[in-house]
Amino acid sequence: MSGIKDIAKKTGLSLATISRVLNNSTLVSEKTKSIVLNAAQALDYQPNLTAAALRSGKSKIIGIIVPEINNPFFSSIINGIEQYVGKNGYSIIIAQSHESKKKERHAIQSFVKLNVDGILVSISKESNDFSFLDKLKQEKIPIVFFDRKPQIDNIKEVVFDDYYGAFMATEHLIQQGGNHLIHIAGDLNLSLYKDRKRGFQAAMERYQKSYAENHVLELKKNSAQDTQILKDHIQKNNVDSIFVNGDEDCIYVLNIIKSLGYKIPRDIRLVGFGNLSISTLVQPPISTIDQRAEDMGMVAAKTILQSLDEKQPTSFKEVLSPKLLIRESSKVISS
Amino acid sequence: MSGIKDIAKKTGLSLATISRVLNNSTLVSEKTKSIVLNAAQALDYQPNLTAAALRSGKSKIIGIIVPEINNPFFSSIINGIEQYVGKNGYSIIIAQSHESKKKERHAIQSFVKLNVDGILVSISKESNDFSFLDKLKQEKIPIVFFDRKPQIDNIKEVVFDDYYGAFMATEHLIQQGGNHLIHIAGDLNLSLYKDRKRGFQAAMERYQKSYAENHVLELKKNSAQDTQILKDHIQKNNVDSIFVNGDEDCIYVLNIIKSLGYKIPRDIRLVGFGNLSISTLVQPPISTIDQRAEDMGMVAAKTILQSLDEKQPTSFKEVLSPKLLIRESSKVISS
DNA sequence: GAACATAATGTAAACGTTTACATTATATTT
DNA sequence: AAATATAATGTAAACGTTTACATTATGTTC
Repeated sequence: MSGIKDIAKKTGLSLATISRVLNNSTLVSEKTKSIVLNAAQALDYQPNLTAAALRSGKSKIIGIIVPEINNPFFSSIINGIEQYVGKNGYSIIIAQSHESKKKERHAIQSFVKLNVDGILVSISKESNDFSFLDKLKQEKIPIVFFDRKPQIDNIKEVVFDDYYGAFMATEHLIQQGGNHLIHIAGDLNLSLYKDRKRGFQAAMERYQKSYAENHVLELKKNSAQDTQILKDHIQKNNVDSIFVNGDEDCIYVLNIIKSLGYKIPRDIRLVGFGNLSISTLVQPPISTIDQRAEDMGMVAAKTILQSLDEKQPTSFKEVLSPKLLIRESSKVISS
Repeated sequence: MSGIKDIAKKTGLSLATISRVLNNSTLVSEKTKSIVLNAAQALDYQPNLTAAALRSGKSKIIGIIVPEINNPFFSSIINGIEQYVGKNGYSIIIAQSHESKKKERHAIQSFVKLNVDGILVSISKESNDFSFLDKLKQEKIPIVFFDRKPQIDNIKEVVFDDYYGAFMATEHLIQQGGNHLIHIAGDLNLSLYKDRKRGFQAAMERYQKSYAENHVLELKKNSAQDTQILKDHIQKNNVDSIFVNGDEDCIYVLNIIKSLGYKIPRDIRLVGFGNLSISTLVQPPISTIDQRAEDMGMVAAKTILQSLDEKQPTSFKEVLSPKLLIRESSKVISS
């Protein structure tokens, strides 16, 4: 493990020159450049990023906060982020909020202490206080929200078009002949689940299907009571199509429907959300909305890297558009 | 954002004393301790971990390398690691090898440059050259392998008892009345899949079931040819029990079996491996071996933290024992 | 070839801590 | 109360880079 000093010693050049070569400054001749690089190679030079970070104020680290890392949606986003920032010489450091705003704040604190150059965050369900934004602005640490974001202005966000995704899913179910649709909603504290619900409602109205609040069910998994409510609702109202807020819940619903003796897609059609890998593993494979998690990660990464050399913070919004994947669970069988 | 200097200025004490208080050294009086802590609070002191890392050589960061972050097994392990090290004031930094030994080496290099205090790694399928261990020893950076490890001596490892897990699974299938068992193997380049295969074989022999190499199938998913081989084998040999190397593959097999018209568990019984959350989402829920991923993460984390203040590197091995989870897919129906 | 511009290199301070060593204050022993 | 031990604090260097500023070498213009 040799440092910049060793190279200086070996080449007889000054520390400044070595540093300039290693950071490919233009203020250096081609000749010395190659001398230095050769020496660096020969000595197996390993830069000490900590020292560089201390002096320059740039750590080359991007901090990421997600609710849960073992949620395939988030881990795919992280995948996308890592891919993009890795190419640009940055490392990522990950923290989980576990849906707790306390842990979220704590993670941000840690990131500041570690001198991260930027922060990417998908907020927890609990989050309602965003005063940390002021602090980050003070410290000049840019922050980009992805997927889950606070409902405030002047932020940078890359989100998914949940509204339109839900609209497409619902529209598709209607076009397959659906007349009695319901929507299984997610946690309505999060704006994105609200958007999905709105998209459902909009499609219902667009196609003149009667819409009432009881066409939307919030269901707590593993709650026998909620399960019963769902079963009753399906049977009493001749439900023929269900749009579910997420693939996991969708599989849960799928199993309930099967247990009632209905055939999918013959009797009831189903569309999920998220395109998790499990969605193709069940029988029948479920139609779903692809959220392009990796793309989201890459866009978020690109956005944060661009923000790094911004003098004045600007706001930014990118909305990724949904893709409907039609699989067995919603295909009306052509007799 | 105030630093140690600001506290010194405010309290009139020297930098050394402040630092001592903040690192709870014993060499400081209770009185000054409280003075300093109050001042720190009042000034909203935020330690600069980069500076501390540079001077002390301790970054308070643990590097983790996994093949894929969006593999639920690994993300659960990471969960366990983060939980444990987080409690001890450490952060984690994550890199993915994507099963490439080149990326793996690159990640290790990055970690060294970032001055991580320790490294946790689950090696890629490609890995065969472990010369980086010498370098790390030189740099005095401890390394702990989890789940996937090189087959060499004098390392620290926390692994799972794949052999016994496979044995238990197979034994269970036999006890449920299985006579014609097969095993769908994973990538036999990895020792853990070899161990699972060995466990299967051992159980077969232990219970005097005829065992031949063609009772083990390596199947590439999405290969029509392999799928056909599997189908043929099941039908020709009256297979009644299948032990599959992992839950995902198991669901794949489950769907094939269903498509052949067999009933599970009536005609064929199935056990997977890994206890992924999807294993309970399919119909019927599949029996599986729980790998206690979070535990593994915690043990690995504990091991690496303990290694930090070791003068001489020692070797270490912890083997986590399997838990058999019996679900529908392997329950013989009591007539 | 003098005068100037520009390119290339060098010097030394700085980043914010920790820590070896030195000093001073306090407690204990005689 | 002097002598000694111990506890508490201070001084200043160090960690390995980057970078503002200074200097020297090279090229260009007349």
